Amino acid sequence: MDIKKRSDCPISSSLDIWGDKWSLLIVRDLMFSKQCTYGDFLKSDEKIATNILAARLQMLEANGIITKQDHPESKAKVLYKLTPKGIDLLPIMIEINLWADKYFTLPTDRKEMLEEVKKDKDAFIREKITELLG
Amino acid sequence: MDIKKRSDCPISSSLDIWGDKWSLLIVRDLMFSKQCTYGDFLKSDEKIATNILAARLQMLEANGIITKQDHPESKAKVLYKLTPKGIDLLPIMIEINLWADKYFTLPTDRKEMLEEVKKDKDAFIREKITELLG
DNA sequence: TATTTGCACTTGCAAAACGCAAGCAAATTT
DNA sequence: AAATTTGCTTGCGTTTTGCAAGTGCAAATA
Repeated sequence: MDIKKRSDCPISSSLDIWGDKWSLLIVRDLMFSKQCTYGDFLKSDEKIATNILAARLQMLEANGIITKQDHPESKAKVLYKLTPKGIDLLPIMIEINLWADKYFTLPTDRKEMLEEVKKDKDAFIREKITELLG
Repeated sequence: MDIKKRSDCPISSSLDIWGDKWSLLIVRDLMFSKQCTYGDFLKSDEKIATNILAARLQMLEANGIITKQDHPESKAKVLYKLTPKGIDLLPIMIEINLWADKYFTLPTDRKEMLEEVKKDKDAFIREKITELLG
């Protein structure tokens, strides 16, 4: 579970943490939903395996990207949220969306969000960060 | 070698192509050097294995991120370059650098580059894209 | 109170990906 | 002609992934 840094390069160090096929999808879910239970992640379209999900959640928590919280209504549930460090991944997420918008066909709801982003990227980021922190 | 799209989500589709520990490091090398030979990639600090490098280069070429070219001075060498689609990954790359700058200690040369980015991000991107295209 | 359901994981195992070392053919250098 | 460089490929052991099933605890239901 401990990360081995391959080099001092910031790109490399970042990928050491979340450079796999699943981590950023977990972050994505938390940016759209603000908070998710274990089961919520499993409902996503990509159908992550339960053992991989558990491993990734542990990894992301160990690296300060997400935190666990007690669910206010049930002791059986756990709430996962982004930390400020995780929330700071938003600009990366947005740029990925913009890149994909140029080279793939996006679902309509995502296209609508991107229209807002294109109008005023900085404002969109500021607002979203406030929303996620609050 | 063919990619299976896990969902219609743009983040997911992007990660299907370059969402692994190595692909963006290859793109990074090409953004810093504009063009690289197979051997150049092997020289990078992260020490990618030769079979993995070959597989990734093939994958990135199949997905239109990079192209092969004859080396002007030697038939034994091959030049790899970014396509426009690959060059468009620059904003993502920059945001990763900025995120890492906040949470890691960067090497000094990278810090200098980021100073320029922080002064005027859009200008930096425009200039870099022109440089890579030309 | 007993039982079933829901939720958050864990475990077992086969399949795929990775990583190291060695090998190989064509081009270049000596 | 021989040795070296370059861009890969191949074998093979190790690690990671993915699927299915199982476990333990909380909560709802009977």
